[in-house]
Amino acid sequence: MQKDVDAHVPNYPNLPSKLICLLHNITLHADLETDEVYAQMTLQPVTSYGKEALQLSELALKQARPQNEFFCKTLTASDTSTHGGFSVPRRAAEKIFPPLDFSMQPPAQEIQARDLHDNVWTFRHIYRGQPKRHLLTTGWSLFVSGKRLFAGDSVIFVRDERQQLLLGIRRANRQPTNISSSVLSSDSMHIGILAAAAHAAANNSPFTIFYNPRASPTEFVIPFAKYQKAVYGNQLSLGMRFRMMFETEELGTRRYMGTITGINDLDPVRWKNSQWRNLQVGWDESAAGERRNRVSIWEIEPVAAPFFICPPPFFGAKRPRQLDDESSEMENLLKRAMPWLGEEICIKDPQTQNTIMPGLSLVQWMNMNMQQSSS
Amino acid sequence: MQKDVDAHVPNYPNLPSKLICLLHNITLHADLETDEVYAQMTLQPVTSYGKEALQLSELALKQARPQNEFFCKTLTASDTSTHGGFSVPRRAAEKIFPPLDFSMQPPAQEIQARDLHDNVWTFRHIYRGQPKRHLLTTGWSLFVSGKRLFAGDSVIFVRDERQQLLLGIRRANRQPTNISSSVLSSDSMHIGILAAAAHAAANNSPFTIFYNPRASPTEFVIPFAKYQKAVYGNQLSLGMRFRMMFETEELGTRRYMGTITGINDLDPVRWKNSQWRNLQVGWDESAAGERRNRVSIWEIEPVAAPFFICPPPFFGAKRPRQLDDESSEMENLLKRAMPWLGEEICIKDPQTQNTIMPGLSLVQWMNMNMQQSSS
DNA sequence: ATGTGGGCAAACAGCCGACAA
DNA sequence: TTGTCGGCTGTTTGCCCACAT
Repeated sequence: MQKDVDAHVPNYPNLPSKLICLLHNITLHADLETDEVYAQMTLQPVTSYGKEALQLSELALKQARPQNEFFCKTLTASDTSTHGGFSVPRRAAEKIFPPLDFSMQPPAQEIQARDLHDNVWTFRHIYRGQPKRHLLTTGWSLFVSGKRLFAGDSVIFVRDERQQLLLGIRRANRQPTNISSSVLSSDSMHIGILAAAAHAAANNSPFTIFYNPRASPTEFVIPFAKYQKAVYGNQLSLGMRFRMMFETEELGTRRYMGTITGINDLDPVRWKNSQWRNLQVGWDESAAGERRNRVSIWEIEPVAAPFFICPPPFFGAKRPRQLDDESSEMENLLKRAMPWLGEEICIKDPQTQNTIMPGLSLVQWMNMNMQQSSS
Repeated sequence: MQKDVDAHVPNYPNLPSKLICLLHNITLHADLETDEVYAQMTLQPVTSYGKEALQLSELALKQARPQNEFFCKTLTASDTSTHGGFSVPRRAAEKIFPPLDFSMQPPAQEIQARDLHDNVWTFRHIYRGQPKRHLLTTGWSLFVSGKRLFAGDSVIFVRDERQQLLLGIRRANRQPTNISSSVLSSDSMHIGILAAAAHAAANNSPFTIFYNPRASPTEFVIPFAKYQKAVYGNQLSLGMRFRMMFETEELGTRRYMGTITGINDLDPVRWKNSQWRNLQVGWDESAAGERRNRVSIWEIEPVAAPFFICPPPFFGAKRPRQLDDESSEMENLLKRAMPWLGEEICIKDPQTQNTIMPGLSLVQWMNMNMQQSSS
């Protein structure tokens, strides 16, 4: 949490700056009012784990599925006005929408797309005008007012592997809506999360947290393999060059280059020797305050080839076992590695019944899963 | 909190079931989206206090100001439809609105009223039709859609002491909107409030809580004098008859009669010997589940004349000193009683700059203050 | 006394191509 | 290629009263 050090917030001296946890359960939610997405995770701190745990986490990291095709458009004043419909970029319409029957005059069809709540929205898709262009007309204004969209917000159309259309929104970064809470002070909240984690760590009992990537983009749950790789794979030094990924406006990614300018504790009083954002960095291209000036080791890719100062403890085999086969084998592996998980080992999204694996980048996984929520 | 006993929630054995606190600060809020009202309080546990503290708390209890005139109407289908305006009950219009000039044909005027966010709403008030009636026409539908009102919700018009019109809404009890939180689990929240209180109690440091009377009507902050009076003034016994106040639909109050049927702990495991709802009661008139079957001693008025089993410890003088004069004298008294408060002793509402005193019934105080938020 | 509905005029929603960036 | 606009038409909004409860 971004929180000024406050004398009134208790310390938890027995709470380390990081906890190794099992991911027991993850549930994806979308706020019914705003479509804001967030994840609910049940974590259980563990004190011991087998090397299979690491391998499985790494395995899951590599499970990136082929991205579905999609397009994302930022809405114009015309798109959101009541005067007309939605102007579909030509390439987008041709890539995502079903092909039109051009023998019709004008070519037109009905399009249906499903949102995160499984609501189906129906639009008239027509190709007309001079010059010709793709438009969504009837049904569009209902969508705009229903989702309370304004110019600057974005819509995302996705075509999944079954040719189903999925529909999402991404609101512009307006002033923080500040609805944070009418029942809980941020102090209590801060204390509560720490107290819950401390209690769970002391008892190896599960606790539940929420992750909202739009409200606070910081990932505070790191895949185990990703963390290990960063810690044991990267030799850090002042002046080292690195790259780091950022998400672009249109849901793509872009790498920016930077230099490590300092290695020191973010909060030497409360979280001494924490690896959380202990790297001070400068960026090659940056307007003031555009990018964070502190990052964590697992967020960056060193540009110089990494070398090992000591053998990484969990890579007993030179080449970690590669598994490209079916999930049943992964299930068996998981069960051997963490038998206390029982049958809860397969994490099911209650909406989609998709089986997923712990260890993915959470944002990556959420994106994937959101896009498949109609399956 | 209404919370099932959960093995994963830590106990706070050093946290007593009640804390004597100083009220450092109280801020009233209204949710910008929903107009839901709530209070934010900073409390500081104290271990000792002078008798002046009790006297001041009692004094504040007696500070009930004369209620401003108001009316409250539950909206009909016609009131909320786009087909027309708002039909003002005759008596309400004559009591609250400025008098019309009946020489006009038809009599009409512009009315302005201010909501909790200091937004001003303008309506055309006209007296017409056959038979004649008071109507709000132009401007009304903007208000209905702006506040997202539906048939069954209520509007409240208040005329304050400066003849200014204030305007509030009170939504019907629909299904709980369940927007509770997208960033915090209820477990963490529960733990957090307890942890914050426990830490504050151990260190005599302040902590902050929120009180939302619509979401959870239970008052969990009790004026000190009210509590003392109840504990030392009422001799309880099984079968004792009592009265208790409830708020009616139209913002009035009504007393219901009941009988004490049991005296025992609500939660003997976690909060042993707590006085919180330790009275089991039955009601003279009650549909099933209409009224709570557990109440606390400070909520009821015994019907039999109270008698003292021992002299109440803080009423050294037979007749507590009565102060009807200016707040400067109260300030001095407070400063002598609780010098550690420093200059924070005068609680100011940042909106109204009204000086208020600790010890009032919170709901009472909120009602008073909300009605003055335009001053 | 006041909730609902028909009549009516004005405002708005929403589909179209023209035009320009 | 696509954002915005004027033209046009069908629907909705919103003020009035009548009528019923």
